[in-house]
Amino acid sequence: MSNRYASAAAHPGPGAPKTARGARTRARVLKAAESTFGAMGYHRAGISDITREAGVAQGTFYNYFAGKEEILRELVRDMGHQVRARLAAEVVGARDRLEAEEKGLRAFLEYLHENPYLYRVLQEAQFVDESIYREYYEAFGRGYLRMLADATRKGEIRSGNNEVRVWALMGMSNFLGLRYALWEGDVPFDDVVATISDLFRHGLAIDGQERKP
Amino acid sequence: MSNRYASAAAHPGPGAPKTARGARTRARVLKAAESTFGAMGYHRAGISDITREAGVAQGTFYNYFAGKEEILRELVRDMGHQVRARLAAEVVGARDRLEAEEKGLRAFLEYLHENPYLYRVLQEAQFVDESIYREYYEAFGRGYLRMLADATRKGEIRSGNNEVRVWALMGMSNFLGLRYALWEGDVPFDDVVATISDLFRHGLAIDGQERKP
DNA sequence: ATCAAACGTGACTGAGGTGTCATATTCAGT
DNA sequence: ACTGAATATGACACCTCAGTCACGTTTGAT
Repeated sequence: MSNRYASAAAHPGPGAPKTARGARTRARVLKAAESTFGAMGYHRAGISDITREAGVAQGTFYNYFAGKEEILRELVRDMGHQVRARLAAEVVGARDRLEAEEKGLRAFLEYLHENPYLYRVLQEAQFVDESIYREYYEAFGRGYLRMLADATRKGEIRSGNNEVRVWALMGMSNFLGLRYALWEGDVPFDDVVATISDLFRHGLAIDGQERKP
Repeated sequence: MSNRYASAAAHPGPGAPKTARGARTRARVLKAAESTFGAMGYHRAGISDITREAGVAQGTFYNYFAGKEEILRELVRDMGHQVRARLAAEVVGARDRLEAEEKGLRAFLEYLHENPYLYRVLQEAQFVDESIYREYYEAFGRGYLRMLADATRKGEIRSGNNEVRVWALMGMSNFLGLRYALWEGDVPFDDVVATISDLFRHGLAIDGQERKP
C-alpha cells in the first residue's frame, strides 16, 4: 500500500468512506491527527487544528470520526501495527533470543527517534481511554510472551515467569526510549544496547552470586 | 508532621499563607487536588471539583495557587518526596545492592497499590509540563545512580553503564507497578520480585553464555 | 476591645472549543 | 449529459470552565 493510513478505512466511523476521494480525505485527516496530537498534545489540540493541518473544513472531520476520542483510538491501533511490524522485521535472522533482544531494543530506539509522536500519543491515550492503552501493551505483550516461551523451550533462556519478564522488558524499553531516544542523545544506542545485553547475559550480580553463599 | 501536606506550605504561591488557618486551608486544597486529579484525571478535573472536594469556595483556590498547572507542580514535588522517603526507609538494612533492589521493588509495588493516585498524577504531569516530570525522574535517578556507584565500588555488582541501568530499572518498576499493582493483582508481589531478582542475579541467559561460544 | 491584614465567598464573564446543520460541490453510474 | 448519493464547507449555537472581583468574615497582635 502506498499510504500507511489507507488501511484505516477498514474501521467504520460514523460513515466509512464509500468513494476513493472519501478514503483519501479520511486518511489525510488521520495523518493530520497524528502530527497534531504528537506536536501539541491531545488536549491542547483542537479539531480545528487537525482539520487545518489536513486542509479540510471542520465539518469534514465529523464525516469520518465521531469525535476526538475516536480518532485517537484509530490512531493508536494504527501506530501499534506499525511498531510491531517494524520490530518483527528487524528481529528476523537473530540467532537466539538474546540477539533478538538486542536487535529489538536497538530497532525500538531507532523507531522512536524517527517517530517521536508514537510515545506521546500512546501515553496520552492512557488517560483518555485506558482500554486503548491496555490493548496496545497486551497485544505487544502477547507476541513477546510467545517468543520468550519459545526461547525457554529451546533452552536459550532460564526458565522463569515469562509474563512478568515481558512487562519488565517493555518497561525498560519504554524508559530507555524516553530518556535516550526522545530526551537526550548523549549516549549512543550501541552503549545502551550493550549495557542491557550485559544485563541479560550475566545479570547485575558479580558472577551469579547467591544471597547465602 | 501530622499532615503530609503541611510541608507544601513552604512553597510560595500567589500568596503563601500567613496564618494557621491559611496553612490548613492550603493543605486541604492540595490534598483535594490529589484525590480529584487521581480519580478524574487532570484534564477532566475542574477547579470547582477540587474546591468542592476541599469544602471551600472557588475563589479560595486562587488565594494559594496561581492555577491548575501550579498546583499540579506542587503535587508532583510533594509526592516525589513521599515515595523517595518511603523507599529509602524500606531499603535500609539491606545487606547488599541486590537485596536492596528486591526490597525496593516490593516497597514500590506496595506503595503504588496503597497510593494509586501517584501513578496517574505523575504520568499526566508529563504532558502538562514535561519539566515537572523530568525533575521527578532525574531526582529519583540521581539517588539511584549513587547507590549503584557505591555497589560497583564495593564489588557487589558488575561494572557497567550505571546511568543506563538506572533508567532501565526505573522503567521496569514503573511497568511492573502499572501491571501488577494497579491493573491486576493476579500475580503476588513475591513472584514478581523473585522473577526480577533472578534476572539481576543470573541474567536471562542460561549460565552467562556468550554470543560466540 | 480595636483594627488592619489575612482569609473566604460565590456569582459572574469571557475565552476557547466541540459538534451541528443548511447549503454547495463533486463523484460515479447510466 | 443527467442525477442521486456522497462528500465538503464554515458559520454558529451551545456549553464548559478558568479566573476575577467586590464584599463579608476571621485572625491575632497591641
